[in-house]
Amino acid sequence: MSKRGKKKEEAAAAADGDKDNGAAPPAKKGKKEKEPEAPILYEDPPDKLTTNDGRAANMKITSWNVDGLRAWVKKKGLDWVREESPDVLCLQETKCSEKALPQDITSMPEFPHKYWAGSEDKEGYSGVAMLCKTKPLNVTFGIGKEEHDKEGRVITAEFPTFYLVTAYVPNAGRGLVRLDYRKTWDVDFRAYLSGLDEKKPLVLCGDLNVAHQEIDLKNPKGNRKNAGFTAEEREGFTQLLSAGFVDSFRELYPEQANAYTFWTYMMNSRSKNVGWRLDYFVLSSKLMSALCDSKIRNSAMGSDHCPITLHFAV
Amino acid sequence: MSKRGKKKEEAAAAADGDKDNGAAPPAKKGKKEKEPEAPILYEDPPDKLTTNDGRAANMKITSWNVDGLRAWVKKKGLDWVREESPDVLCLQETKCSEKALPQDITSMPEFPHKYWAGSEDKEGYSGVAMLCKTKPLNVTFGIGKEEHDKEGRVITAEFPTFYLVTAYVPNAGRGLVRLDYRKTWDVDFRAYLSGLDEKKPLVLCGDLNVAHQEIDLKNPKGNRKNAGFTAEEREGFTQLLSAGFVDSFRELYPEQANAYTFWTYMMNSRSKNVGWRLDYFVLSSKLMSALCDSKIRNSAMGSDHCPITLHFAV
DNA sequence: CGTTGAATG
DNA sequence: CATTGAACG
Repeated sequence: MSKRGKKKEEAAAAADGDKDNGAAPPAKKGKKEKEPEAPILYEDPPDKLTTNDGRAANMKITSWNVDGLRAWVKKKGLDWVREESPDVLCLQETKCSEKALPQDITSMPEFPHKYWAGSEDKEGYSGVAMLCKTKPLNVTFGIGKEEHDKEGRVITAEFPTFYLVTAYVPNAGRGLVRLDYRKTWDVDFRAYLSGLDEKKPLVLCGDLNVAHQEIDLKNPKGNRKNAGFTAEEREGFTQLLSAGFVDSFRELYPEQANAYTFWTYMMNSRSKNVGWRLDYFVLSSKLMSALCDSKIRNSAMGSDHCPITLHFAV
Repeated sequence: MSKRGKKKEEAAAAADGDKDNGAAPPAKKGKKEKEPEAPILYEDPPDKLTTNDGRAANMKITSWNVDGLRAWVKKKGLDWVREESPDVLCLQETKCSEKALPQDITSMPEFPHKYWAGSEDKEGYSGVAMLCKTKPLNVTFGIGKEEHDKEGRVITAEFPTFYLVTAYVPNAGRGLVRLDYRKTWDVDFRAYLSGLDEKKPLVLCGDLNVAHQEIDLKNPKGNRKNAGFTAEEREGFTQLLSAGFVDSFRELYPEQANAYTFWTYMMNSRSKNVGWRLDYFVLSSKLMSALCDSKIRNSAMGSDHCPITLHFAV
């Protein structure tokens, strides 16, 4: 393993107090041997299936960064999906060209309408999908800017009363090598969403690759210089909300800590619930009256992200 | 998968009659649907533990191309080795730098004397090893020519009455891209062995990456243009024998067909015994009186090669 | 830690 | 078909 690789791993894996990356630590000031500390878990409350004004939920959307669709299928991700039975399933990081898709998913009768976007240049990189029970009025790919649309990151489906946008936002990378690109993405993506929103309200879901506030990740202190929690990325998300959108989970559960959707595979982060909330349902303000619930399905396994589910009344 | 990759696979996987790489074949001339044909297996006879003049075997050498030592260890290759209990164990294609060796093998008390050679440039490529119960008088690496000695292909151990050379001979490659290099290797390696042989007789073992005669592979006809059975490689081996060396297995079993040491992982070749004899014990002529037996352990699993074992009386 | 394609066999 | 390191996350 290269020194560089090792170093970066530690940096990105959240510089938390549990980290034990040294050999024998200098026993100074009577510091204790690391005591494991019981993990603080999060249990998502039962689904609320009505709006605040009493209308029944009639649309269920699930979003899941699958971190490699083929491996995720082998790990029985589709069994969980069948159980959840959403009206629309949005997937990110499929890492799979359309021709290499497993039959298990291409043949799924529950979702007669399937849309795939893959990276044009790099095989097995990025990629999103949207699977629908009912046919959208229209489906588009990308955000209408050449420079952003070659990595299979966005699918937009138009439904009668709203747009559904699923996105896999570019990771700023180890050492923030792609933070500059991310900033231009954030600007252009926000413009794209605002443009849509002028026509019809929208639901944005997916891996937005940012933990917005300190409450949205276990170790905010140690991650201010790491991809997903830089000031720039957080500010990008703040500006998105300022443009007339709402983080549905945080709106419903403003004080809820320890609610994460991603845990690095390293250092048993998931079992310790050392995670990040990177996956969101972001709604146009005018759609908030239709919101029933925004769920984190953190017991569903098969990826380093867990799925999230939105209930609303169209 | 690239078109190129697919094509080459078919070429290298032995153009045998069982190959079914077409879609619906034109049903011409009443040709039958491929009928499976029962595989012709080979059962190695019991070990003979005496020389022809009645001396008891007192040296046992095992050679195994492990096709990745780390995976082979996980697949319990070492359990088989413990059972076999050779005096010397020679391994080829370890694909492992010395520092990445699994503890299971570095800590083996059965072999207090261990020697490792790895590729200097490409990590995880080539590599051979020799593990000994008794300490050799001397051990050297390579064949004394810069151009050949950077890929970790040869270890030579000097014992009181003979040299033991283990080798992983360069593969000529898909499309024979490295056949030219192989030819120079064959010349230089032969010179190296002849030089040793002038001082003391030798045992050469390992993956020589050539099937010598038609009897030494299942599908000679279809492989004349493939790595391991070109005229050039076969001629190289013939010339080695002409220089005063003997293919011990073939000497003992001149007519034995279907005796192979390698089967491609593709198309269930091993279960059909569609294989190649690529692994040898080659002995200096003057050592032939010491030969007891030359075995093919084709039931040992863990690699695409099986181990071979030599019994002789030093 | 775990996914993916590339190179190699 | 299977192993390996590289890129990426």
